[in-house]
Amino acid sequence: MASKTGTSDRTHVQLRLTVDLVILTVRDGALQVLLVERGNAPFRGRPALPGGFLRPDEDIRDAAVRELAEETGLNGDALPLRQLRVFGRPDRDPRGRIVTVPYLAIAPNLPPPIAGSDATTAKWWPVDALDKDGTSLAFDHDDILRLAIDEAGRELEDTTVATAFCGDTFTIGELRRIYELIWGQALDPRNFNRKVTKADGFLEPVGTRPSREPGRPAMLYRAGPAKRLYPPMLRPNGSEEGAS
Amino acid sequence: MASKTGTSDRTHVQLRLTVDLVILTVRDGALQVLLVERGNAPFRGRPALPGGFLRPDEDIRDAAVRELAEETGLNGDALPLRQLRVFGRPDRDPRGRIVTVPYLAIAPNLPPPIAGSDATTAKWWPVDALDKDGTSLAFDHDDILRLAIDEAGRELEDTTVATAFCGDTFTIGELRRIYELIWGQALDPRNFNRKVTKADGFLEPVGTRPSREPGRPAMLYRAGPAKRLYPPMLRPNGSEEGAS
DNA sequence: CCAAAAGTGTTCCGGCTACACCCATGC
DNA sequence: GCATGGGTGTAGCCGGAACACTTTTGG
Repeated sequence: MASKTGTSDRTHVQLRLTVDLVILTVRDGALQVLLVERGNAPFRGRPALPGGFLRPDEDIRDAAVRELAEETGLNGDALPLRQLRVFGRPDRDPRGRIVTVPYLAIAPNLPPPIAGSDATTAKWWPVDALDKDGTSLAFDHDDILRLAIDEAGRELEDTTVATAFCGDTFTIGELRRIYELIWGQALDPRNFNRKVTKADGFLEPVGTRPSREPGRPAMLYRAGPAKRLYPPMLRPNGSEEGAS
Repeated sequence: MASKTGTSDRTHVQLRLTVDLVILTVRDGALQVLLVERGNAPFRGRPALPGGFLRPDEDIRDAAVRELAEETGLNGDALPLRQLRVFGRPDRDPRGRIVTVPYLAIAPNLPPPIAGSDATTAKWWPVDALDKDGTSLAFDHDDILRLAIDEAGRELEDTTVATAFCGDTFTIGELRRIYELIWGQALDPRNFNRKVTKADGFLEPVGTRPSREPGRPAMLYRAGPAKRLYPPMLRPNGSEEGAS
């Protein structure tokens, strides 16, 4: 690293670093993302990803965990939290050179308002509603969100994170709807069922759910110990995704 | 992003950002990485990944391309260049808070000394020699290197980057040796042959190589237009890698 | 009885594995 | 001839795709 440029050389920039969180969940049959309303310029009043500046002597991941707790009350250590590629275009923030490290967090269906945080304006937004009415986020957060959803889809393929979208116990149908929502395509319920029940350590049966809807009552499961999924789940299509 | 912390709040850090390059190649039947010898403290005299500080108003990826050109004369725009996750432990650099963005570059077998750069001490190091004699790199570059090799292995599975390790034309045996080196395991030459020749857009035949070694002369190929590989190459083992 | 969701059985097919076998060369 | 690497053929297996069929509920 820069063996040739001494520390006396000051052509390099001092800059600030933020972490931003893409917290995804599934509520009311829709993929939703947690956004806050900006209270200050720039982009005042516009929705933005929750996040904040890195503190001195704070590890970057710790900053993400801290912000997650502040905004949602969730314990980031217990949640799948994944670093995405940084965004650092020189003009991405009018306040100066600010590079951001985005983290993807996948959360179960949480109580709506997420109280107890200083970001009282935090709200869940359905992702496809953003697209449809053309709401655009502050900074380059639209790009970050798109990347995050893309990565989430890829992560569903060979990890068991999908269970993190669900509560403690869930049915296979609920799990399938997670996949269908994020991948943006329908799956065969019967083959899906076989596949996930046979995947070692993915699901553990815990009884039967008395049905409230027409149809045969479903078995209940909880997440098993496995983290990686092999063989991976395959999308009907070969690859690529829309994630409308 | 930090709607609650006004810009007047100064609990957040000013820091500096570097890019580091993990430039991998295959030479003399071994996986090698390009390292420079540090001329200044800290870690003076220790091998390190080439890289340097981000300049004002410079995009991060542009910085990586610039450093790549400075160190190797390679045009980074034409090379597969991929951002890895950032490394930013508060104590990773004794000079202060410095966060680094590592990039993975995969290069064909280059002329050894790589002249014309200011990093005249740049040299190729066989990766497993580093492990064996316990040579450790400056900063946390050992960790970055390990991550990069891991990512390279995963990238071989579903992209055509492996051809970037080869020259303009190459035989299937040469290509196979790339996979074997990075994955650290032997592949069946016959099945490998079929698989890659059938993969659409992966290889284009360009004639026959007169053999210098015993054995039937091999067909020559050049890289085809395809970038992604579907279905992916599968490792004999399910997953995981040693990459000794 | 009908619609709807859950779950099982079965058939088909394509890709991967393993290995037998042929080809072309240097020595 | 023989060792060595290149390449083709082929049989078996496994997993996914498709879909018929049974089960169990609410209306």
